[in-house]
Amino acid sequence: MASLREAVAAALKKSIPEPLAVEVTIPDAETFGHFSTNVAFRLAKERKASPLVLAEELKRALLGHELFSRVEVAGSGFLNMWISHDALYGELKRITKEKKRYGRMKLPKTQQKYIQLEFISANPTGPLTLANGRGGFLGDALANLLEAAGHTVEREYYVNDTGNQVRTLGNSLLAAQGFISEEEKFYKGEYVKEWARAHAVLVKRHQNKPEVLGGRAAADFLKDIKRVIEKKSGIHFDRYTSEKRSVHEKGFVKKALTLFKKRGLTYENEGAVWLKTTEFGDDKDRVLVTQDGFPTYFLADAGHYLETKQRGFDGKIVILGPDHYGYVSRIQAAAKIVDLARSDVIITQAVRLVRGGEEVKMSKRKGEFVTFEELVDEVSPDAARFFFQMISPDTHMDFDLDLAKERSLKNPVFYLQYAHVRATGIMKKARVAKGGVELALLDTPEDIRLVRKLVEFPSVLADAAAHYAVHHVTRYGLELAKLFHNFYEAERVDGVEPALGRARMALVRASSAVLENVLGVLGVTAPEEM
RNA sequence: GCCCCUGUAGUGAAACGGAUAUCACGACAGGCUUCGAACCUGUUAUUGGGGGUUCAAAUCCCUCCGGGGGCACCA
Repeated sequence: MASLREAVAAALKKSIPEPLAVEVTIPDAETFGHFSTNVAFRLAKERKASPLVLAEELKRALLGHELFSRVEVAGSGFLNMWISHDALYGELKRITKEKKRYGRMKLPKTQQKYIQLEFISANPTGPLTLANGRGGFLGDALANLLEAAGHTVEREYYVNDTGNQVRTLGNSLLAAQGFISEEEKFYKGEYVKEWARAHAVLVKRHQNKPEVLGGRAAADFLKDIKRVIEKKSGIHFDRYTSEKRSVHEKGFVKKALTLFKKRGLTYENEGAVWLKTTEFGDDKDRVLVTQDGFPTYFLADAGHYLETKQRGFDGKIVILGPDHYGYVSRIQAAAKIVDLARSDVIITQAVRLVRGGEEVKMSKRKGEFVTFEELVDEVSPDAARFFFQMISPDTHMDFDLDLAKERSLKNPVFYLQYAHVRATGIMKKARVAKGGVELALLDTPEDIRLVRKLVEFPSVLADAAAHYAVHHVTRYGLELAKLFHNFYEAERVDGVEPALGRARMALVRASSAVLENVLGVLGVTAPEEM
C-alpha cells in the first residue's frame, strides 16, 4: 500500500460496490478526524438514499477494522476516521526503514510514463529574465516530482538557434558597430554592444552575413545561459536540443509537412501553405510555409513534436511564459496530429518588477530588464527557488526589488532548512543508550502530530504529481517544519528515559528523512548547519 | 472586440465543490540554566459587488467592477 490514505480508501471501498471514486481527505482540524470522506454524499445520489443513513452503514462496516481507533458520522453525512496508534507506528516504522525512499512511488510498468519536460527554452539572444527563472525552477522541481511519482523524465532545453531571431541578433550586432542603421526590432541591451565590441573583427568580417554572425553570438549567449542555469541555479537539463541540428538538419520539418499534407490538413492560400488548426480548437488556421517559401517557426515546432514522438515519449509537458499563451492551441493541434498520447502546456504568469512601489517596465529587446542571474546573486539560489516554488504558476506576482534582499532573510526557506539543521543537531549530539525501539512510547500530542504529518508525505507527493502542483510540496514542507519545531520545543531526546529517547530518536530520523525528501524534490539544499 | 490568468487579513500568498478559510511577513502581547531562539505561544478576514446551480461555493455558471497577458506569413 503506497500510503495510509490509500489503505483507508481501500477499506471503505469494500463496502461500496458501485464504481465510485472514494475520495479521502486529511482535514486541517483534528476534530474532523485524521481522515475524512464525503463518499456518503456521492453514494446518496447513486442509491437515492439519505447520506446520513449511508454514512452510518459505512461506519458499522469499518468498526473493528485494525486501521481505525474511532469512526464517526458528522455533519449531514461526513465520515470521519481516526487512525489507531498501532497503524501510525507501523507507518512510522516504514519511514525509518525506507528513509529517503519513503513516499517515492513504484508504478507498474503499464502506468509508468516516459515524459519529455521542456522548459526555459529561452532564445539565446541575451541573458535569462526573471520569467525564465520562474519557469526554470518550476520545471526543475516538476521533473523531480514526476520522477518521485514513478515516471521517467527527460528535461529538455529547446534551443532556437536558427531563424529570424538569430538573423535579428546578427543585425543588432552590426548596428551596434555602425555597419547598418538601428531598427525598432533590434536587440539593444548593453550586452549586445559589449559582445560586438569584444568581437569587432568578427563583426566586420561577417557584415554581409548576419545569420552567421548571429549564430556565433548565440552560441556564446547559450554558453552563458548554461552557466547561470547549471552552476548558479542548480537547474539540471538532460538535453539541449538544437533546433538547427535536431529538427531542421534531420529533416523533421519536411517530415512534419509531409505528414500534415498526407492527413489532408493543409491548403494553399495567397501563396502560403496553411494548417487547419481550427479543426483542433484553434481560433484560426496557421501558416506552415510562407509566401517566400520559408518554414514558419510553428512548422519547425511541429517538427520538434514529431521528433519527440519518434524518440518514443509517451507525453510531453512544456512550460511557457505568458507571452506564449496565443501559441498553445496550435501546439496542441500539432501534438494531436503527430499522435502524441499526451501533451500538456503550463503557462506561468508574469513576474512584475516593482521598485519603490513603481512598476519597472522591462523589455528584452530594449535591454531594460533585471536578469535571472542578478536575482540569484542577490537572494541566493535556495531563496529564489523557494520564493517561486511556494506559489502557483497561475499567480501574477509582484516582485519588489527593494525588498528582494530583505525578503531573502524572511524567506520561509530558512524555516524549513532550520528544521533540518535541528534534526541533524539532535542526531549528532543527543546521547541515547542502545536498545530496542518501542515506537508506542511516542504518545504526547507533539509526538503524534509530527508522526501524522510525516505519514502524509506519500499522498502529498501523489497529489502534487497528478496536478503538476509543485507548490503543494513546498507548503507541506512548511507544515512539517512547523510541527517539527513544535516537537523540538516541547520534547527532548537527550536526558529522558532511555527507551523514550530511542523512540524519539527514531522520530527525529524519520523527520530528517522526509525533510530531505521534500527539499530534494524542490531542489533546495538541506544544510546540516546554518 | 475575442481568448487566457487573476481579485482572499496591513502586505505577499494557500486551499481535488466539502465542515471552524491555511501560511509567511508586518503590528501588538509573552517565552531561552538544556539536543542551535534563523525557534516557540497568543491576538489580527462575514474570500471585489450582485444573482444562480448544489445537501454543501473562495472554488462551478451568469452579470457588473478592477488588475495582468495574448490575439503575425515574429519567436
